[in-house]
Amino acid sequence: MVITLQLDSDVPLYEQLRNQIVVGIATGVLEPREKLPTVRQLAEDLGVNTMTVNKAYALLKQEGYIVIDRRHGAKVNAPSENDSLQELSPKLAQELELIIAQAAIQGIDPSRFQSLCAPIFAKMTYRYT
Amino acid sequence: MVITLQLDSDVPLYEQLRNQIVVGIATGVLEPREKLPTVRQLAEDLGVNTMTVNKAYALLKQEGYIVIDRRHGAKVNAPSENDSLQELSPKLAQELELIIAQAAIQGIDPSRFQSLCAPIFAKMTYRYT
DNA sequence: CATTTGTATTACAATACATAATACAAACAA
DNA sequence: TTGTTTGTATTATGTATTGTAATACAAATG
Repeated sequence: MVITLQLDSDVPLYEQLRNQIVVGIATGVLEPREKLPTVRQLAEDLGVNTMTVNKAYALLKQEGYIVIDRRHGAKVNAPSENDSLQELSPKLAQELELIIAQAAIQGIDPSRFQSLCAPIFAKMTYRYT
Repeated sequence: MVITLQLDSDVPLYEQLRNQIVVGIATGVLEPREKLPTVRQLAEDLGVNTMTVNKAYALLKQEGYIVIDRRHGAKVNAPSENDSLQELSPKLAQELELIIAQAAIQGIDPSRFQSLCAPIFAKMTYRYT
């Protein structure tokens, strides 16, 4: 998986890394039960510190996106149907509200917004088994 | 307009303030050409420093959401039809992709996502003249 | 001219970010 | 067992961001 970090961004490196892995999981670039690189390996590849990668992994683990074995390293979490919560978390809902507000001010109406979301959704191949 | 700041949030105060004003404009709580409080007044009301409010105003001005006269203070920018760009900025598009990715992993499909967006859009009364 | 507006400057404290160098605990292989 | 690899914890250091504080400045208005 290709990961590109912007050093001059206002988004912290560990957060950029976390975000790209989440998108990778959703788009299927990273498959369930797929093994992620070790923190040391990924840190070396990206040219960042070990603890920066570790911080991203710890975040993903806390959010349930990956599972971690001491020896086997980090793996993408396999989805289960029962945790299919059809609601957005308050944080996500607030972020979505802010995006829609900005879109509305730009004159984008609901149907236009939907047509902007459609191709994004089309990329998300993540499916429940 | 009611503004509530969370001091223990990871989002900076000036960014929380900026976000709530944007939502206020989109929802019509703040109307076009409406005068915003002065930086000193709003800072006092919120219990924060003058420069924190100023930072939010400067950001909103740079983004085109408000206009600022030296004497008259800050006002909500009136919309014009010609700047109705039907595309999202790269930054917004990336944020939207991240939200959709997380929604997809939670098992939310496009139609469900649309039904989550609908009530949010319904609150946005911002219209072009 | 005097007042009010946003803005700039400087200093300071607290926190967050990222790196660096180690070291530790758990899990597995030989 | 012994050794290796894994994520993790610790400590230290430097830098950047955030927020406050006090003050001053420039522009617009009455």
